[in-house]
Order: sequence, then structure tokens, then C-alpha cells
Amino acid sequence: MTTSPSRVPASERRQQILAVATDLFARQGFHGTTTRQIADKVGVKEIILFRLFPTKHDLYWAVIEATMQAGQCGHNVKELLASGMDDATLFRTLATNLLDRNEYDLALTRLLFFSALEAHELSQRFAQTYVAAFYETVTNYIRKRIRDGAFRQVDPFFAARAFFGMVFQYSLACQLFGVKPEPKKAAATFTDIWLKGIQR
Amino acid sequence: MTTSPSRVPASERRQQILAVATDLFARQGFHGTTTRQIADKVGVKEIILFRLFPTKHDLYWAVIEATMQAGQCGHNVKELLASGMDDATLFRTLATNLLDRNEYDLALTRLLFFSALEAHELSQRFAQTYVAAFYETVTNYIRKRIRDGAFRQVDPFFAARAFFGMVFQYSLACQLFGVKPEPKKAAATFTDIWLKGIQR
DNA sequence: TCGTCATGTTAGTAATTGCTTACAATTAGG
DNA sequence: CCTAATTGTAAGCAATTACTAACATGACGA
Repeated sequence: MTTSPSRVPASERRQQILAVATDLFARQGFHGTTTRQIADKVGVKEIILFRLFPTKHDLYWAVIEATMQAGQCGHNVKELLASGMDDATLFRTLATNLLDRNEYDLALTRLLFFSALEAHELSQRFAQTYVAAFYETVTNYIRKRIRDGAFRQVDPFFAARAFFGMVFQYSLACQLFGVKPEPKKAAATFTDIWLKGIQR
Repeated sequence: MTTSPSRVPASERRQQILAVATDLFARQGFHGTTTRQIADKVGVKEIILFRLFPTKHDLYWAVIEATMQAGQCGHNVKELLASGMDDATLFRTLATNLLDRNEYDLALTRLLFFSALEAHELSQRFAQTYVAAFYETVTNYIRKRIRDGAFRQVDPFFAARAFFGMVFQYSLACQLFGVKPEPKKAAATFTDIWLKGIQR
């Protein structure tokens, strides 16, 4: 990707630039990444970058939107919840899915936190659409299980937050603060505690 | 603080600069903050800043170290754990303390995440001393309660992570992603679920 | 009173920033 | 084959960056 393979159609260059920019923005943040650095890594002059994305901010937003759409974490949640597994297997699987994240989801996490810290408006929009939808799905499942008599009378939304709070905070600790990852043990223990906490 | 009250002794200027720099670094990160911006807000020329802190990085490290020492979150944890309260009150109090954070702790959180994302070494060191010590204290308490027969046989370290994961992730959601804070309800629900999850 | 030193200002530095102008080479299509 | 649009390069813009040199001014002890 550092070499310059002469002429490339605009659409393909767009993809190349987006890929490189995603990587750099995720690792270094908006202010920590220069347009020259991106161009160099693509193997191209800056002007080409600016012809496809008029400003650095435009490129950043394009990166965030593309990453948001490509992120798969929480993609198959609805199917899992509808699959009829027992609760222990179900939530252990949900936790494991969150802990065994692919590269793209890791980049998404970093982008999201940078975005939130740097107070770009997109991060709030993201939280209030993608994440809210995710929690709503899980909340509905928990509500149903309460009606079934399987779970106790707890606030289903806070119960959902409780579960994914445990898991996601652990994931963050591994990614950002160098905690040794033990995804299997974490998923098992968290699910065990949480389930015994809300079952009758 | 924007006015310049003529002559001020170095020690006091240091404090002024640290205060302003903490605020700006916490809000904008290292790369997003300029030395001129800090100097302007103190009401002083940049050279004064550079006489007290030879480089921008030196200033940043001074800010992080000062904030780490000043941060009070988890300060009185040992006393709380030794106070002999019943577990419900105890953990609800711990959660409430984490959720009702003062300004300094909020700045600490932001600094810590910026630091982790920007891969400054200090964040790892922080996590592996300060946070690890915090978790060890709680872990020991849980281990004792297991020996007492009050708690089930669960990994005490992961149990501690589970509890503060729920709480801290909720705190993050409120701070960074615009979730409406309901600290009382959150503390009560999380404690309820977690305790029922690990009690016999 | 005078010298000294800490504290301040003015006015810079060289390098880097996001972004642009002017122009050359390559491709596509009638 | 010729024109026109597309894709590239070379060079550099003005503004900003972290950081500095040279010099003023105040306070304070001897």
C-alpha cells in the first residue's frame, strides 16, 4: 500500500484512502493524524486526497460513517435472541461475541472514543441510534423473560446495561489498559453472576 | 484567570498553568491543545510556560501525575470496606460514589482515556498501579465474604470487575455519550442484580 | 543605593499544518 | 487520431506549531 501503482480509478482510490485513514484516525485520533501522513501511506500526493474529500473533516466523517456501517458487533443479536437457546448459553454467546472482536470493531471502538472525547457530534448520534437500538432489542428480550416468570421484576433496561457494562468495560480494559484478556473465563463468570442475579 | 495580574511567584504560576492545562488537555486531548491556547487562558506569554515546563510533553505528564494524585475516586474504599456495613448498603455506596463524581474525577477520566488512546505510557502505568490496587482491595473483601459463606464460590477478581464494570460503563455512557444520568436508580439496580448474583 | 535575580514582554525561529495553483501524463470515446 | 476529462506530480501557499533569543522591569537584600 506504500507503493504507488500509477493510475487507479477514483472509486478504488477512495476505498484505499478510507482504509488507511480509518487505521490512522483510530490509532492517533483526528488531531494526531495529518493529511500528509495519510497520503504518504496510500502512496499518493495530498491533492488526490483533497480532490476526493474536500477537507480533512469530510474525510473523518466519511471514515466514521463507513466504519459504523461496516461494524458487525451486535449484528446478529436479534437472531441469537430469537434462537430459543437457554439463557445461560445465549448470554455467554453474546458476551463472547463482544469479547472476540475483529479488527474492524476494535477500530470502531477507538474511533468512537476519540470521537466522543473530541466532542464530534457524530459520536452522540451514533450512541443514540446504533447503541440505543441494540439496548432496546436486549431490553425487550429481558422484558419478555420477566413476563415468562423466568426473570425477577427488575428494570429491564438497567439490567441490559448491567450485563453489557460488565462485558464491555472488561473489553476496554483489555484493549486500552493492557489487562490480560481471558475472554472465556470472563464471559462465563459475568454471565453466571448476572443470570443468578436476575433469575427467580 | 484570563486577566494578567502582573507579577506572580513561580510556584503560584505553576499551579495556575497546571489548572488551565488540566482543563484543556482533558477536554481536547494532547494533540488538540496548543501551548499558545494554554498560555492565553492563563493570561501570560508562552515563554513563561516553557520556563516552568521545558516541553509540552513535560507539562502533559505533570498534569497527569497531579490529576492522578488529586483524584479521589476510590480514595475511601478501604474505610468503607472495613466499616462493617451490610453488603447492600456498602456496594450501593461504592456505586454512588463512582457515579457522583466531582469535576476533578471527570477530568481524570477524560485524561486517562485520551492518554490510553494516544498510547502514552503513563496510562498503562496508571492502570497497573492505581486501578490494580483498587481492584485488589475489593477482591480481598469479596474473598473474605466467600470464606464467611456469605458469597458463592466465584472468582473474586472477576466478580469485582463485574460490579465496577457495570457502574463505570454506565458512568462513561452518561459522561461521553449523552445518556441521561439516573445515579440513584443505577446504583440500586446494579447492586441488587450483582449481590443476588453472588450471594448464596 | 545598587546589583541581582526572578518575572515579564517583544519578536522572532524553523518546521509543520491543511490546502492550492499550475501543469504533465494517461485514459476513454467520438 | 484528437480532444477532453481524469489522474497524477511538483512546488509552494499562508497560517499555525512548539519553542527561543534578547531585552525590559519589578522586587528585595546588602
